[in-house]
Amino acid sequence: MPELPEVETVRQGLATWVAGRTIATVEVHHPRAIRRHLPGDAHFIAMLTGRTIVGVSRRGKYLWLPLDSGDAIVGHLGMSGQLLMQPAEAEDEKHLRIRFTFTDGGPQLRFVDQRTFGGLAVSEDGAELPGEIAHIARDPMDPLFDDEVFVARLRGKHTEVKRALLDQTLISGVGNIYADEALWRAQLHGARPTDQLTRPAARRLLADVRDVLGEAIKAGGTSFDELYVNVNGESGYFDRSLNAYGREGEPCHRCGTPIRREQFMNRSSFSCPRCQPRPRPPRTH
DNA sequence: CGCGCCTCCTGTGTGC
DNA sequence: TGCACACAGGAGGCGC
Repeated sequence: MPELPEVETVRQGLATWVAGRTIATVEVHHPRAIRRHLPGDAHFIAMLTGRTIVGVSRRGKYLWLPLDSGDAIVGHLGMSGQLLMQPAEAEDEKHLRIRFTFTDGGPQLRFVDQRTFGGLAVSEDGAELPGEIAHIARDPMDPLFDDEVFVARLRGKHTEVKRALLDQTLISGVGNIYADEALWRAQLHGARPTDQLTRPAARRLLADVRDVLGEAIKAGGTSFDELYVNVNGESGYFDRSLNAYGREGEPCHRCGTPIRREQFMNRSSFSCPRCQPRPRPPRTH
């Protein structure tokens, strides 16, 4: 499941393989893959054909590829999206959604997506940050991320801390896996109320988020269910470093207590019952 | 307006 | 053996 480290790994691969290349043809194989591009597939194709990709940027889990026209391709991998570099002769993937060929005749760029939660669109607003993702907060690897603003906003919310970590308008790039990993490091249960976190606890949690994301980037991301691979089809290996996610019943790497699994926000959450005790239920009068 | 639930989607695994 | 269903979850939309 692509979160920030996986998307950053893809960004680095794209920067190597498509920056500076000129698009020759575009094929849209599934309308849902461009559902965020409201003018439709003919317009999508027309806006991109003949354009040169000048770079590859990322905020949180979003990617965008600025073009020489001033437009940009904005993309999200969703649950299962992959951006793959493939030689022209490679057989079409079962879930191939969009294909780009280039004027240099080199490797194609293919958007492959089994569950079709991801997609691409052309942003025409010409802004440095595409308007489509202006509502997404900076991610904690962004040099301009403001730690103290985050701490204040987190503590000002009336919600649970895991919900806050998954709120992309508060801090972007964190999904279910890295939220559980950061909470394990911070020894906090995801249901802890954000307005009860002390300032130092919030700062420590942010440091843990940043640490786990940084370590995962170095490992090339987490390929937990094989739906995530880099642009060359290779898996990341951070799954070997997971302390909580997917480890139900296995011993906590800190205290040995079996990791528990709970339903939370209709998703699975993994935590250590001893290191991350549930908060006391709110007092009722 | 803040918060939280629902929905989209398909392949895999499990239980009857 | 075959069918039904749970599960995986990012993010937009919507109801309260």
